Amino acid sequence: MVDGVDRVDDLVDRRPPSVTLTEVAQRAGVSRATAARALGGYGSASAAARDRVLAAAAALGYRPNLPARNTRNGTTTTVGVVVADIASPFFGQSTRSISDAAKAAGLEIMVLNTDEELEAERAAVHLLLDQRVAGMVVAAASRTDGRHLAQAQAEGVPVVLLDRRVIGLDADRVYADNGAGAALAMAELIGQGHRRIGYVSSAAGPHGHPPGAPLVVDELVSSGGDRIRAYLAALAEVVDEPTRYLALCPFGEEAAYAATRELLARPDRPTAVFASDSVIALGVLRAIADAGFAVPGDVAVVAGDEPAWSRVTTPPLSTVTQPVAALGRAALELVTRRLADPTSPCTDVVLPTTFQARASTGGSVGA
Amino acid sequence: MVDGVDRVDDLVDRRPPSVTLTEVAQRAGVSRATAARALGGYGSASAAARDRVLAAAAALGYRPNLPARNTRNGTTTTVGVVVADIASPFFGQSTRSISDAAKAAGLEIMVLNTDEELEAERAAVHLLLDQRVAGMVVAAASRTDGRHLAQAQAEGVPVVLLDRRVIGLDADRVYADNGAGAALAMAELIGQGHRRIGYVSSAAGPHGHPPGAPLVVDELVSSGGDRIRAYLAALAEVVDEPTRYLALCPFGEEAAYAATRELLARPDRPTAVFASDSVIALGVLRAIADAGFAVPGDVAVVAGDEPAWSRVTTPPLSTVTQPVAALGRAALELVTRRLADPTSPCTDVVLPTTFQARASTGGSVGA
DNA sequence: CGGAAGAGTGATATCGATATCAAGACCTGA
DNA sequence: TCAGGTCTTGATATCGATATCACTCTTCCG
Repeated sequence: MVDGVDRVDDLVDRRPPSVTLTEVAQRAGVSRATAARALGGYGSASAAARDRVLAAAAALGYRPNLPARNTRNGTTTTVGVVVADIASPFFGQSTRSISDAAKAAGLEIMVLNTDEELEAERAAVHLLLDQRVAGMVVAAASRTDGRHLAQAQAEGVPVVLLDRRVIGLDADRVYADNGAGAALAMAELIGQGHRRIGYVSSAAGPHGHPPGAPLVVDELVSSGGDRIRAYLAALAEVVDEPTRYLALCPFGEEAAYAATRELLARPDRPTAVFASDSVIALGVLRAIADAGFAVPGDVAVVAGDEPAWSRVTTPPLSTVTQPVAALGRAALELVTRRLADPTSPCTDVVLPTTFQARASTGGSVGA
Repeated sequence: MVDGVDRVDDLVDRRPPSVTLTEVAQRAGVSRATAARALGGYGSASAAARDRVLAAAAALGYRPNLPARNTRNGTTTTVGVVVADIASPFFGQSTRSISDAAKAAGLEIMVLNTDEELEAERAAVHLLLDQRVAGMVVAAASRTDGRHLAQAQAEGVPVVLLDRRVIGLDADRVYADNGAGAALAMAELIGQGHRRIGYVSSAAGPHGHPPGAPLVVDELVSSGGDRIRAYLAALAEVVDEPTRYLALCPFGEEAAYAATRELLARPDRPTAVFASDSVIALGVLRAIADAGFAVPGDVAVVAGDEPAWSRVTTPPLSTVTQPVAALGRAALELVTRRLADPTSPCTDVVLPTTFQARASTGGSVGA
């Protein structure tokens, strides 16, 4: 009971015995060792023996018992994927592309959701270590606490950070240049004359940013922090108090809705809102509509990533687009690369973002 | 090489040795057997021995080697999830809720995508069997071929069908009453005076329905077939040729776009379109906009499931809503129930759907 | 024709956890 | 004090695949 998990094993009945290597060997009239060599392609076996073993395996429908192989090998062909929410567009798409790349490399993935909770992430990482995964791709929930990830590395398990960076953790990383993308979006808005530009983002964790607490951007998850820094830097050029419309809320669409309603209820409401990602954007768009404002006439909107539905809203949503499929592929590539060469120095893969102007930022202010 | 997968093991270096039960036993000054009993909570161990073992385990940071445990037990605590595309809203959300329910039950999930290809599904099921999963939840790609699923059952692995039924396969099933939901949506459209109602759906498989081939609704995946039957039945009441605007396309948004453009290019174009699911709806909505038509003025639109973005389109999208979270929960529940009692008769869990009227079906025809 | 090199093979140890079994320690009641 | 029982414990078999080692049998060359 050291892992604190109730035993489910009790529920499980014994399986009907499946075909084992021993049975294949018996049918082929050779020893287990010879059968193993014939099937495993190592050592040497005569053509005759090999044929008989392969025939016996095919006839019996032999399939190797993976847990047994993994026990012996000390590792598996599974890659763990730890993200906030598999049902969100960004993580859904990246997980899909990780999965595709994994399949191509002969690996499988095991997905675990954290809802941006550090405690859930720790549990997930430990579970994956217990499973003896070959490696893991993690969208770290905390920018500052990576001890569990360092432990994984110490146990020889490659850790690739996806979309996030963790201070003090020397790991391979893949992320999009969200700061640059946000800067482009801000340049567009500011160029159109917007000055009261809101920013709605989920702060790390499901509880959001404590009201009144001092804002330490460095404590936010890195992709969020990058966007916010770009936002604040751009605003600082043109207004005195850049943090005035910065709304940090808990994780999720509903919280974003509430935060946006609050922004819009102010007498000097923003004329534009930057939604850090597309889940946030859903809340932002609904809040604007419910408050009786029009996009972009009353409020322009930009989202920090690109959901599948960006072109079916009216007006279509301007977004910062990330090469999500490439991110996932690169993440898995870094895992296999590090498996092949565990000692090589860590690399950062930074993929470019672009600003996709659509009609939700379509006009100049007041137009 | 019997499994036809390249060995990735070659890439993997030996791990630094991790803490084993043997080491815990040594440190506690007891035998492996006693340590195992103390940690595993079976047999008996004196309080003193138990304390020393627990202390030793904690001090060394002992964590059980799951592959080894699984080898011995002949099963794992992993549930396989086989769906068309984890990045789509319906499967993304259901997988998420399966995952949550699994976590609560002390289980993990392994997700595999099929893109509705039967061959990919077979490979996925076999992989899961090799992994010795405790059970699997499958959105079967074929309504007629379930041999691989029957094999899983024969090996004692519970198979729960999600959103799909397979002819001749006696398995637990969870699905929403999509036929009833589609009927409600059709009633609404017909009540508004629509007669030329299009239906866009992906036919089973990534290659769609061969043009000119006779349509055998029974060969479509069951959830799609249920919707289509309801659509045809409703239309048959009011028009002579109900299949006239039935467009079956390959899997995916782009194919739906093309199919819809074709429908809209006809001289007697449809005045309403039923999109079988929300991925299809993305293509449908874009096609309507690109063809220069307005929703719902020129073309009314309904989607057969509910994406997160249904309320942010203009106009908001009318949908058939399914209790997706409940579907996922029920699926996992059926897995654990069958693990507990492998012989009980199979059950169907059919959850209700509702028609959520929004503005995309907002007016009567010609209004 | 002797001996070395090499191919082919079976026996066997290993991975780490699980679980049974038999033996020993201890206690109770007669 | 001894028989019968319970509690505790270590030794050991097991799961199935992997991989090494040593032995046998060829083969080939000097």
